[in-house]
Amino acid sequence: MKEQLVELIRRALAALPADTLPADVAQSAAESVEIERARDARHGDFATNVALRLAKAARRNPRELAQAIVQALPASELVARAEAAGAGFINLHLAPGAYAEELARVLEQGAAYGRSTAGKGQRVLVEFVSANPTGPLHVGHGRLAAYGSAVADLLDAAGYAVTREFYINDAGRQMDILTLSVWLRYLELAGESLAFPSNGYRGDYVRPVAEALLAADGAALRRPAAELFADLPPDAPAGDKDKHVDALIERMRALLGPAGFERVLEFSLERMLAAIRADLDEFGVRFENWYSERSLETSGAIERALERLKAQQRVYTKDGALWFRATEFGDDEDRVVVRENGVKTYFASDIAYHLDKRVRGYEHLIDVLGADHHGYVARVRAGLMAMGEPGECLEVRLIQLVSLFRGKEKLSMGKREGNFVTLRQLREEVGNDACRLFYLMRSNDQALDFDLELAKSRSNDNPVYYIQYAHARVASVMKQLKDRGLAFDAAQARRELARLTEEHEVAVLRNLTRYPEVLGLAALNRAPHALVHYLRELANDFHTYYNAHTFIVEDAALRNARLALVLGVQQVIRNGLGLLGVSAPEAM
RNA sequence: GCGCCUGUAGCUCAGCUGGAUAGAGUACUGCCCUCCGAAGGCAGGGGUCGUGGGUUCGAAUCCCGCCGGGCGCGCCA
Repeated sequence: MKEQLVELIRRALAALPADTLPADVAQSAAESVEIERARDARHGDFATNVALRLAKAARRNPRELAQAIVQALPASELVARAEAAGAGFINLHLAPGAYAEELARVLEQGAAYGRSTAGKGQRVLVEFVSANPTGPLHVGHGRLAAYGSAVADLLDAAGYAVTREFYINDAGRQMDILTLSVWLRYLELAGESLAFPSNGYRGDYVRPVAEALLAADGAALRRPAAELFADLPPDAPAGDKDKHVDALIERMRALLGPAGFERVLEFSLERMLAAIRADLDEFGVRFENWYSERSLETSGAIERALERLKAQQRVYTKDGALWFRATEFGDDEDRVVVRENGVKTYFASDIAYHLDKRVRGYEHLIDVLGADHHGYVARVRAGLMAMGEPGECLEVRLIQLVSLFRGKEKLSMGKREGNFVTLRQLREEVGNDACRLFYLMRSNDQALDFDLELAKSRSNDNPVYYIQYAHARVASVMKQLKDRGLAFDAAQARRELARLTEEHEVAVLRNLTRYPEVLGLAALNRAPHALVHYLRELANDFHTYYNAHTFIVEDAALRNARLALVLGVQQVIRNGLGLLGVSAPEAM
């Protein structure tokens, strides 16, 4: 509907004589025509400020220019009246049937209503969650999952070819520490007694993995604890916990050999990933790709990325390490890619990974990251640019922190201590729907206070139920209709939509037909919360209408028209909730 | 010190990338079920948009300074 109006304005601009609007001005203006919903009903249905924006370039009084554009506006079934107003706005009043036509489209298109082809099939890779496979997902990951998933779905609805990817950080020291932790618990279960390192993973989730390992391999991996701990640098508090744990890892490799170490690592990784996958799956979050960091090394991708940097003269050696000239591309300082000890940094695999995304043919890359990762955005972009990729192809969306509250009480969470609240616990307590909607209610760059009490409450404080209730209420009306021995006559409804003239009906229609616009904006701005707010408003309009009028009336023509309207509301709520990963129940 | 986010009604937050008289929820007060689910609806009060400048026809929105809050600044991952 909005697009059709924009087109009308464009044609009016093109039709203006050159002495009113110079051709070159008209040309550039046509591309940037913007139309918005009028906020005040007295200003009609839609308004545009083109005249105000063009006045200077055209050297004309904005009011007169607006007047001229109104004169040049081609006739349309959509617009009943156009007028210049205020400082130079053009207000458009829609024809009575315009909204009804749009409602008919809602019912015809059903689940497809609101989708567009604006993205033109551009290939977009959305990477999100990408949690370390060293422990279960916690509530912070939940927000990344809900947001990334919703953004991906929004982009899909907006006509982009979206791929969802989870980057598995299965290389590096943290993975080694997990491997060690599992093995130590395994040794304990096998009968060894030992002092668990303070820097190891102490969470309860490690033990079941160790039990499974013992069940699978028996005592084959058992080594005497005395040998393991002989002559090691002391643990904290007396010594250095990092040195201690690194020495333990070294010793583990020595005692088990490369193959034995690899066995424990693979086993642990597989278990941890399975748990993460199950968590996300039950949360309704799916990925097309699971991309392994380790595969970057084995495939030679890291080496290729480094070669590319070398070929471009973007690296140098200092203090025995290899440095990337990140400052030449806007970063604050140069970054190490190969350490003095010859080991490549995490950053090296990261730029290799991002280069690989481009090599795989993705035109646009979206990274959804926790806000604490913001410091690394500049360097990854610098890396891409140094390798000859456009810096704009990388878009990073930072997600601010989540704090859990039980009423007024803030729940403290520390990761290493293992007392953090997991995503699974949260879902089990408040349910998937409330979880998803609460995660998405706030803008991503707003810190989120997640109130468990509110999320659980089945009251009008809770927006989840408010929206779902509107959907269920329509289902209830249809059931009532059937119980009375009546049926919805779609054909008659289609002919009688003009009967929807009550103030409340017009209000519902007005908001209902905004849906495609809201979707487009939410996708463009990567802002699922805009959709949440919209759905709440639509539900509000519906509830108001419901209280003011009876739908199942004697007059069959009016009845069917009204039912068409509420079915349209139900459809849009279902479509919208679907994109957010929230269910739309028939009854609740 | 530097970087990112943030400051709007008592509280929690929107504000359509610069538009017309700044909006919701919640809390508070008072109403509405012989009627399709009251998990609902209606009405009311409540604001120097942190602050000081600037840009222009027009600023909560853009730019600069200051004040307050959150997060981050390793040859960790």
